[in-house]
Amino acid sequence: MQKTNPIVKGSLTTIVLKLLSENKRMYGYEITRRVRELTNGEWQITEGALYPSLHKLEAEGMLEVTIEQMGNRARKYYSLTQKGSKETTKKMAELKSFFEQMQLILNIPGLAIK
Amino acid sequence: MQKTNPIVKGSLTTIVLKLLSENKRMYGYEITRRVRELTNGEWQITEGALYPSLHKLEAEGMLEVTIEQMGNRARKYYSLTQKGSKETTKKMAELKSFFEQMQLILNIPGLAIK
DNA sequence: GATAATGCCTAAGTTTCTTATGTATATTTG
DNA sequence: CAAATATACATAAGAAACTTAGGCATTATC
Repeated sequence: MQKTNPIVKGSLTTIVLKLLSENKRMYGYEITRRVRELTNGEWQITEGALYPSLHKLEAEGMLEVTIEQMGNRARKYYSLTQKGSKETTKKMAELKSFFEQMQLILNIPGLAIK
Repeated sequence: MQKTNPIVKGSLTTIVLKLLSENKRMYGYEITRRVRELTNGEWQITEGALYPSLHKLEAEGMLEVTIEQMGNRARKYYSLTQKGSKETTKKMAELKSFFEQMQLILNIPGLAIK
């Protein structure tokens, strides 16, 4: 991810899974655009991080791929498997827990977690 | 950090700086206990992560050290320099921004940032 | 007297990024 | 219509921040 924040490490997987849980299927380039759009241009996922991440999730059985030919250009659409769906739930819970623990330690003003 | 959450990577520095900004001076072992206490035992900073992190912050001029002899045992007390104090403010702002961007992407229920 | 707690440390290995490329096609713009 | 930008995939080298696994010494507790 650019606009680098060392804090960010490890959150890319969660982002990918969550976006796929909301969209049925997405291709890599689309994910990079979606993140840029959702963060109003503040974050830009690098392809050097994203593609290896997608390949790893696929190898782990979290994602399945269908290749689609758009004219002469190929797209690789990714979608969640059942295992990937469970993992998404788990990752989201972990992230919320991370936020909670961080808030206990740091007491960030303006942040509320219930 | 144990209870490993890959997300956590990069947040240790911020935690150390923030705790020191609230305590004037702390020693390494004390920091590990404080984090455990604040998170009700959920997080346990590993010494293999903490000590190198403290050394790095010292080398960067963020922290200064005074060694104190407690009987036969030595403690290394760390405290923020002026530079470290500025860095703390910066890191905390970055962390809040990270939370905000993550919330834009993930929309975690129960989380509010103003 | 043994075990756990206190207190410091380092080194090897892993994971997850960034940065820098590479390849190719499609679209927009001057 | 040529050049630049956008779309779309990919990999490889290196950096950063961890985990795991040790090591050493002192003090308190059972």
